[in-house]
Amino acid sequence: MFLYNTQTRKKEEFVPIIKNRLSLYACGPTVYDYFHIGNARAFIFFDVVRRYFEFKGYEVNYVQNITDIDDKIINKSIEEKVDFTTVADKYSQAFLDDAKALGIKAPSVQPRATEVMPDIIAYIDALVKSGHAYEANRDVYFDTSSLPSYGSLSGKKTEDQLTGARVAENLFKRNPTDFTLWKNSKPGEPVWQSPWGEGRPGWHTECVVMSQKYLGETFDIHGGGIDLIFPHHENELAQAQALSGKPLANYWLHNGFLNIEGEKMSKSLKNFFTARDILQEYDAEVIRFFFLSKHYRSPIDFTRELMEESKRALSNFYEALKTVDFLEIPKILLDTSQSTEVRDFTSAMDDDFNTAKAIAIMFDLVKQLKSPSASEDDKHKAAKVMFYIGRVLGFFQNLETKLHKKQPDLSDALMELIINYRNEARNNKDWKTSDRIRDDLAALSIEIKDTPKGCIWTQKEQ
RNA sequence: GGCGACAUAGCCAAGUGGUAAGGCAGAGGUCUGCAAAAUCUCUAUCCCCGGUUCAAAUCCGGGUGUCGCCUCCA
Repeated sequence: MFLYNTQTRKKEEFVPIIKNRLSLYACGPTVYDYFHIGNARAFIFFDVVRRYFEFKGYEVNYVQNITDIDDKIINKSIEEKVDFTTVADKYSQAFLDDAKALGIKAPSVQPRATEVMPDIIAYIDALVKSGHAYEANRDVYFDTSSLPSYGSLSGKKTEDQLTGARVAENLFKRNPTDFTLWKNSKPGEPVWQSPWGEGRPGWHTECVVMSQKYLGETFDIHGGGIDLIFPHHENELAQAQALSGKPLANYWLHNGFLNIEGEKMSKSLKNFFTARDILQEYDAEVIRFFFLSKHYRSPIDFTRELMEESKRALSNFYEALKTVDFLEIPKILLDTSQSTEVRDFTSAMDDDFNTAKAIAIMFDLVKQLKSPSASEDDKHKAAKVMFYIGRVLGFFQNLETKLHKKQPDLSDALMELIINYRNEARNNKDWKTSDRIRDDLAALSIEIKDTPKGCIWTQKEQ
């Protein structure tokens, strides 16, 4: 299995720290608002990563943080004149709800920054004591010049930052790339006691602390969106490297960005969509199909047209499954490991999660299922394989409800239809037909009565 | 100014040295009282120029174009 490692900018063979076990950390949300469709890409991708490793027989320990203390949360709480925990709680819950609605399997552990505050403070303290961090003006900064390898993940050299970069002026920093570990508090802000006075943590430390707490000093995979490479992941790595002298993760995976109609998504361009919005319009699996039809590292363009296409394409999966007794599919006993499609699927996914190719394999199976010349036995095999690999990508999660979708209650409309035909027959004095309709309905325990106001019908108890 | 990604048919998208997967849309055929559905078939030499090679979409060099990161961001 080969993964593209951001650290080395190469595909590398994946070797887990412990055989058949995967320690995976992917950055979760900062809960200051509903998460957007771009976040959804990352969450869905790492959900697939997790599912695929499980498919490969790994025991997966998947940790995803919830950052519930941050400037943006505080700003929102000031805006809305509520406590910051009100904001954090509201959007944490929204995150959990929306992730579930997207068909994302819950991570093994989902810690919150505020739950590990003593660990965060201890971590910063250790950095100060080791000489990698310094206190200035009641803030604590990480000293990037103390770590020669700083910049290795993003490939940025410190000098480059000085030229043309919009680095905020900060008189207390020793180097422009130094970042805040601990912020002294302004009046009215949430505070925690620390060796440096009352304050709150900076952005990056919570992730190092939470990942190492649950996964160990060095774990297998760390991931997130491509924009997190710098500064977030670089700064996480720096802290870990400074304290342990070891890499934080062996492989760094980053998914590409999402654009809207060719433009960057932003609130000012009014092309900002939350996952919640999109879920109103499209089924979770349509969204998933849309994302997985392109390689995770490529940028993806979100358009209505492509969503409609994805919808049509995905419906072919279900149409194909309808050619067999689909509810029996999960019960079919079959050694899928011998199937060519499963082999092809595995080699596609082993190659840095080539989900686009994996989907093409799904369509091969669609073709087999729809082939008039296929035997029932072949079809059942194809359906089983399709279900099996589809589940790894996160499809077919509610086969029963998807395929047995409840129709809107048509009885009223249908009865009106029938009664109209019967009235037509009665107008033509075609009593034979009209009586037959009445008798047939009676056989279904539906009683017809012709009244001066028209025909009424009732359903009799059986 | 620094760093990086990408450029394959109408659209989306695999393919990273051996002669262009797949999906959507479209066209034609079959089926059909009509419509729909279903089904079959068809549609590209890979941004441009030069080089390496028996062989390049795939490697190298040079262009052009698009996008992103460097500030909160998935």
